[in-house]
Amino acid sequence: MKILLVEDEHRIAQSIKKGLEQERMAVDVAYDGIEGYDLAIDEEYDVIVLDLMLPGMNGLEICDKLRQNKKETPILILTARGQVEDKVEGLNKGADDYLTKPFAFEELIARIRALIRRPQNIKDELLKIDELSLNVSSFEVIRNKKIIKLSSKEFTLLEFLMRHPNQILSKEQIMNHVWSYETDILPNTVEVYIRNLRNKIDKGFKYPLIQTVRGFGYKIGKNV
Amino acid sequence: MKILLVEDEHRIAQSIKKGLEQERMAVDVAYDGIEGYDLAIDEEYDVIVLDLMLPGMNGLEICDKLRQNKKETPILILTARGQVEDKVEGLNKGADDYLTKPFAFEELIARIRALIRRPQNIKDELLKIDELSLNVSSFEVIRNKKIIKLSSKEFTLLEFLMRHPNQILSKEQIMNHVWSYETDILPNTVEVYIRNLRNKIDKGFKYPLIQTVRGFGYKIGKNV
DNA sequence: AGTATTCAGTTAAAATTCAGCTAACCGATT
DNA sequence: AATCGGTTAGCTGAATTTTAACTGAATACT
Repeated sequence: MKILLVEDEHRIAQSIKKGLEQERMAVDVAYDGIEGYDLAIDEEYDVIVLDLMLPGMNGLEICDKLRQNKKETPILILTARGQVEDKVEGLNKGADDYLTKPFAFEELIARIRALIRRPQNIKDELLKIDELSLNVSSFEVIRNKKIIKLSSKEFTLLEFLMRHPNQILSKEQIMNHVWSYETDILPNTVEVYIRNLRNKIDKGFKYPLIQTVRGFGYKIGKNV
Repeated sequence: MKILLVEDEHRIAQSIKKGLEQERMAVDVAYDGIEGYDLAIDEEYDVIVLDLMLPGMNGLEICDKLRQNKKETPILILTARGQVEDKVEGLNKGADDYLTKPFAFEELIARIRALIRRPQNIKDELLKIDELSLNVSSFEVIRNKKIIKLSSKEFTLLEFLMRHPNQILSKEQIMNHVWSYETDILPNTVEVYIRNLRNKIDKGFKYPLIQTVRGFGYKIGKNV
C-alpha cells in the first residue's frame, strides 16, 4: 500500500511515516502544499493523508483541485482540535474522512485501512440503453444530449426498468420493487407513471424505448 | 430498488431507513428475526441488510435458512466491531458482504449499490425448436432471424407446445394448461389459436412446425 | 408549486364465438 | 382397387364480447 503524507511539521511527519512503515506501508512525505499536490497528481497512491494547515496551498485547496482533476484517490484530512467547520467543508470538497489532532496512532491506521478497503467504485454508476443514460448517483437522465428532469418515483421506476433491459416486468413486479410493501398501490398507478415517463423520455424522439407487452407488462429497450 | 432492513434497535433502524430513502430506495424494516425472515421469503427484495444480533432469530440463522430455501437475494450483514469470527461464519452461511459497526453511511450505500449492481441471475430462459426460438423473459419469438409478434394467449400456447416438443397434446390438455380451470372454452377456440399461430410462425417458411394429428391433437416439431 | 395517487370514461387490442366450409376417414358399391 | 357418399374433425373469415391499457382531470399530500 502506498501512502502520501502531506504535513509541514517535520517532527510529526517523520513520526507518522515511521509508524506507517511499521505497518508495511510505503510512505512518501511532502512538506508543503504545492509539492504535495504535484505528487498526488503524478503518482498513484492508495490513500492521501492531508494536513489542513500548510504553506503554499492548504489542504482544502489541494482536495478541491484534485477532485476537479478527476483524481479519485481516497483522502484523509488531519485537522487541529475544534476546527469543526473545516471538517464539514473538507467533506464537501471531496475528502473521504477526517481525524482530529491529536489522535491515537491506532486510530489513524484503522481509518487508512478503512479507506483502502472501501470499494473504489463509488464512481458514478451509469446505466445505458441506446441513447438513454441514467446516472444513479447524480440523479441525471439524458436522452440524446437532452437533459430530462424526473420526479423521484419516475426516476426509481426508470432505474428499475433499466436494470432489467429487454426483460418483461409485470405491473406486480414493478409495484413490489419500486414501492415498499406497506404502501399498497393500484396497478393503475404504475400505468400512470409509465405514461409520465413516456412523455418525458420517449415523446418527441424518433422511436420509443418503453414497450407495452399487453397481458404481461412493460419492458425497456429499442424495439426491433 | 427495494431493500429489507432487519435491525432491532429502532433508533438505528429509522436513521438508516431515512438515509436509504434519501437515496431513492424503498425500504422495509423488520424489528426482529422472525418478522425479517418472513418478509424476506414473501417479498422480492433487491438487497437484504441484516443485523447479526436480533431477538427471535439471529442474522446467521436467517441467512442460512434463506439460502436453504433457495432465496438468492444478496445479503449484507452488519456486525459489531471485532466480531471477526462472525464475519467469516456469515460468509459461509451465504452472506454476500459484511460491514462493521459503526460505519460511515457512505460506505453502507456504496456496498448496497455494489450488491445491486452485481449480475443477478439474469438467466434468460430460451426455448428452441429447429429454427424457432422463444425467450420467456423478454417475450421474444424468432424464427429464422425474423421477429414474430404474438398476443398474450398465442404466446402462452406456443410456450406450452414448445415445452413439450414432439409430444401430441390434445385439445383438452391445451385447454387445461393454457386457460385456467374455471374458464370454459370451446374446443374451437384452441383451433382458432392454432390457426393464428400458424399464420405467424409457419406461413411463408419452408416447412411447418405445428402438426395436426387428426383425432388426437397437435404437436410441435420438424416433421420427419 | 410540484409530486403522488386515484378516479372514471375512452380506446384499442385481444379473446371468444359463430356459421359455413374443407378435407380426412371409412364402409359400401362397382 | 378405384369411386362414391356420409360423417365428422378440423379449418377459416368475420362478428361479437371482453378486457387491458391509456388518458384527462380531480384530489391529496408536502
